[in-house]
Amino acid sequence: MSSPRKFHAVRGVRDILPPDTSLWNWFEATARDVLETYNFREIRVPVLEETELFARSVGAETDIVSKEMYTFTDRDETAISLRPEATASVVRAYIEHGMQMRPGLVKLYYAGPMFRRERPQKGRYRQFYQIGAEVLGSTDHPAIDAELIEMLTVLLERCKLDNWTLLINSIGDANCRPQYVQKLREALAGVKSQLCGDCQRRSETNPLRVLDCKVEADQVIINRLPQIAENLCEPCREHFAELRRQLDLRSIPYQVTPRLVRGLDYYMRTTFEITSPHLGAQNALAGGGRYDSLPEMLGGPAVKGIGFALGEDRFIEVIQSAGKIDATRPLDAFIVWMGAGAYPAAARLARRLRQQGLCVELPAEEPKLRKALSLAERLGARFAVIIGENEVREGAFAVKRLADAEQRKLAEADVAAFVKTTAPVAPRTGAQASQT
RNA sequence: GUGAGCGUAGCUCAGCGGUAGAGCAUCGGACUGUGGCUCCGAGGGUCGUGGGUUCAAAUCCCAUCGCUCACCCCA
Repeated sequence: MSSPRKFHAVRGVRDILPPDTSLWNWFEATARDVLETYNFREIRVPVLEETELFARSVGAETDIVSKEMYTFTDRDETAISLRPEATASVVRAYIEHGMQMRPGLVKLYYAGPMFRRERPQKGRYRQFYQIGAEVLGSTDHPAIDAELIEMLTVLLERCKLDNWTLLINSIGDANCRPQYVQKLREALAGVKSQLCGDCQRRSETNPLRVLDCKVEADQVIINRLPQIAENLCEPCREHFAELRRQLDLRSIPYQVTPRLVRGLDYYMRTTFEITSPHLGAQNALAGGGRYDSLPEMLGGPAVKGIGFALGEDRFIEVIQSAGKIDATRPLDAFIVWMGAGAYPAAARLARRLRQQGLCVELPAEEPKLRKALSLAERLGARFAVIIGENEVREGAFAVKRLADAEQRKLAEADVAAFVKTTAPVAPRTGAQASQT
């Protein structure tokens, strides 16, 4: 008789367990806090969309849409996909709900899982988590771009991360980019045979990608190719120059990176990325850019847009390796009761402490004192409260601080205050700690 | 989709032809109202799976699956 087979999480998706979930929750709370101070508000969009939405926005020819989406045919024959990113959904919702009628800029953020069927590796999962922000409205002023980037740097600061790099670029607009790409194609045609195999293929499929080639031998040739910066039309050139001024006035350091080419078709003009050296090959913590023609492409009004997405999995990875955030929630009190007569008092105390916001563990079965203290210690409890027949009779409980074994007798009504004040209720969140 | 490395207890790993091991962790005991230390004991494995070679395979060979990292691409 063979035992039933065990299941495991499907490839590329994973469980996130305590205590890691504490850090995830801390990070999400911190990100929300930062974004909301910049007057962004949350939008919740579905995980499912018509496949066509992604094809039209991200681009049918991109890797994401052409080979990485989880797609199925619904019972009414519509092609449905698990979202590989959320900008398309946000813009769809913006249009669907007539949000251009709202006053001023529409500033939205979202958080949740995305799905791409890629080969998993460090920092890359098939179900991964993004937090993203989008600004939609009638203006495309570079101050918006710069403020969005500033907001990201503030979040990095709150996470106590300083080892990161901001890369920026402009990839032109519908006016100058096609001309540049054409020029690049022509230049590539002449030198194609000297390039690596990947680049020979890219020369045809996605010429901009050649610029991002890492093969050493190709660099000399790549450096002689026409540069996007020198081929921007005047409005794009001015927009990019203003973006740099806007970053300068905010004292945000950046590297202009001509090779920064985003993989999604809807990007134009500003593109940016924040990278970290801790991440291995998948080193982008966040990336984004401007998408001024996307709303129209999706049948909406002629409004401009810009946004970014950050990879939560990667942020968590980097925050952990930096080791400067402690988001764990300690066990404040472990209640040890002895004798059936002590249990009602123990249960009453537990409830009372919890009402005060303290984290309390109350054993269901009568423990041996020695074992109970040992368990309290291994659970990381700050205090043990000992309630036996004696204590019930005296109306005073023994409260023991486990760190230094100091013990005192306190009336039931005084226990909560003592536990709370003796050492502040732990590093609730790094967010609050960093503000003090 | 391509390549490389690795699959032995919950975790970290040893064993590399001769009856499956250690440390850590878990549970119990020494220890009957006071934890951390120490000592003793227990549970937990079809050695990823399938086939082959051999008197004998965790060990050698083949296949397959999985994991990891990298390419590609991206958060």
